[in-house]
Amino acid sequence: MEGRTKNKAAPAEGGRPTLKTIAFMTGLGITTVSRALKDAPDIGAETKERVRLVAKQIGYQPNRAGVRLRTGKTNVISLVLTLEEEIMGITSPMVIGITEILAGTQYHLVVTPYSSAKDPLGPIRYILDTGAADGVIISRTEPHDPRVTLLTERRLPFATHGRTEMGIVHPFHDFDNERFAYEAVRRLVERGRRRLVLLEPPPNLTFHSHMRTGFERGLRDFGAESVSFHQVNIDHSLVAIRDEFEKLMQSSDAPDGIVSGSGSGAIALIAGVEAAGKKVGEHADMVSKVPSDFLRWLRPEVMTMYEDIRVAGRELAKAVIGHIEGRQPETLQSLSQPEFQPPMARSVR
Amino acid sequence: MEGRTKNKAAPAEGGRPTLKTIAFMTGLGITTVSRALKDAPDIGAETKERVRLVAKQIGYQPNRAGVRLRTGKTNVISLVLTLEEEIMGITSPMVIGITEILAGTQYHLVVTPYSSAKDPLGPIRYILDTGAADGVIISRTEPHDPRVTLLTERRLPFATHGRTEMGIVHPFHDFDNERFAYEAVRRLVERGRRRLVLLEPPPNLTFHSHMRTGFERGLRDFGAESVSFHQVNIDHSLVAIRDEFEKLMQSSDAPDGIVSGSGSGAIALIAGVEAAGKKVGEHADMVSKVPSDFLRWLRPEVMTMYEDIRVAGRELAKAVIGHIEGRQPETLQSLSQPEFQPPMARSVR
DNA sequence: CATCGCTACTGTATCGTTACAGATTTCACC
DNA sequence: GGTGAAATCTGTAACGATACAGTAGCGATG
Repeated sequence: MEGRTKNKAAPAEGGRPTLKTIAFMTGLGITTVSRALKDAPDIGAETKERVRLVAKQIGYQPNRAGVRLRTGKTNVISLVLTLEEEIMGITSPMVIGITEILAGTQYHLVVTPYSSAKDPLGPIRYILDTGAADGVIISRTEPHDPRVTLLTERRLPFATHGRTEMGIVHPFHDFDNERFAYEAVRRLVERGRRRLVLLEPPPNLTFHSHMRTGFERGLRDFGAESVSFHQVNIDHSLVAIRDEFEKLMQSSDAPDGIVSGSGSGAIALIAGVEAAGKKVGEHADMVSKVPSDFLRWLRPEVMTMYEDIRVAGRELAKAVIGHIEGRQPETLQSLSQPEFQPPMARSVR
Repeated sequence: MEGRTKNKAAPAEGGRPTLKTIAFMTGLGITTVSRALKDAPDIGAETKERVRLVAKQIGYQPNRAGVRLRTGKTNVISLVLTLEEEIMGITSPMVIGITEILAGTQYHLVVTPYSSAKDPLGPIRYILDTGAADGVIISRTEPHDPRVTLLTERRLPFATHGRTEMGIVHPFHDFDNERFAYEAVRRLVERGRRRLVLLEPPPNLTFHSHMRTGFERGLRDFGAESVSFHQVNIDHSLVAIRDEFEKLMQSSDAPDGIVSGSGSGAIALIAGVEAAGKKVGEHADMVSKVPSDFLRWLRPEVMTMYEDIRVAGRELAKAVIGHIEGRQPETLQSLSQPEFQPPMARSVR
């Protein structure tokens, strides 16, 4: 029997390979194997080669719990979302987009929900307190967002879907809602519409003011006037939106051009128009932001601008990872432009 | 200075509390604290009380990496999905539903995607090999699903969205697609339709045959005939579906009743009908399964049966957890019934 | 009074990894 | 041929938790 030191004892048979397995197979120490796999400078080139070869052969994959316990690195990105996500789920393409990027990395995606809008800081605190993730993605961003403050203070990398206005430079991805509304107005005016209404985002979210600004700039630049409609916003139920809009369309103040800040909102607006006995495309034209092309199929008379949520997911994932890797936040910001969708061809063969 | 044994050394100041912190504060041993928190029988009642109190006060939460490393328990449920999920994302409500249940437990939800349909076993193997999760939820279930075989063999708890036909008893949640198609036929026949067509799921998925069976049973029971339409299924692009359906509607073989196995498919079918110069509700009636109520808003002439994906998510989460906890698989199976949605009232005030 | 059994508690080893502080060999240089 | 530095490799301890094998104290028992 050879007198082996204890680190060189044969590893357990059945289980998955660990550093110990490779150490045993190569005759090296566990430390050496660990350092070889990290390409440390104090390990010989040939040794590295051997270790890498064996590791690959036996399909070694570092034990996440071991790494996490020792280093604190979780290799987890947490997507924080409210349980009350929009009816026309943007969550789906968002998740897909994020995972597309993470697939090429060691990161896993954990979805962390919070039940009501009353405690947006809950999940953030949980993640900070338990060290549950290396990075966080948040949505429904507000101009003065306490989550951003907290994450920045505690130095946990993150990226926001939407911008803030607090003077904190942080990674984000956003859709250019100002541009969207501006272009929407342009198109309505081009069609001869002059009395325009906006179904806006809820006032607490940052893109509320972006969209309003674009809308109003459009009114000025293209020469149109605004019809007030603040009773409901895109967060309200479709029924509420329809009912309010029906009233508006029946009043003497009825608009002839409609800009909808969300695809599902547009559906309710259309219903409101029709409940008032009018027709979109005839008594009024409509432009809507949409996350899919449903509306285009079902209501080709509505002009749509596409917001690609899947791309947003990809950008956000890249941004958090960049932040984790220490890149400068200002280089991790992106804005995507609305894509005007041409009317659906009657037969695209 | 008291001569303390080394386990009683004061824990690090700043960090989060560990068992050591509680041990130090109570004057007990780490082991005792651990066992007290697990309500082990060999710990005194008063001691347990004290430990629990202190733990609560300082907000102790077990370190997941520590537990995972020592016990192998990950406290993770993995949702495995294809990157090519349906256009009308069912992923979104599914994720929400799952997290609703997990919120009350120690489990986290990790989303594990696989890029192409060519390697459905990839993510399963990954989870098995790396011990990445305590349980798995899979969708797009096939009658002979290799993922189910593998997971069963390797004894990893799981639940499937959809059933299998392999004689393996396992947890699942499914929508009663047979019943849906049967009821759909009933309603079409009630409206005087006799030549019916089905836009079916892809043949490899289990619910293909369920839906077909229900459809055919309906034809027999209610007295109608089938119009063949197998060129496309709900997995095809909307454009492909529309184009094929347009041809069918223009042919002499045109159906007068349409059953759509998916909400997005229905959209393409409607477009096909209209491209052929006909109208739903006039030349043909349509019943569609839907995961939201869009279609009802935009095309009230289509009859819809609602499949509540959020509930499916909840059921699946409960089922995996049940399986993990060792309950019998046969008690973890559920089938949800189609909900016929009454036509949208013109004004629900 | 020695022994037994019971209750209540505790130390040690371990999961897989990495930081850190050596240890060994080789070789250039004076 | 002694010295030192460079190159390469290695053992130990620790992260936080738990399984396991104890130990201490105490009253009951023969």
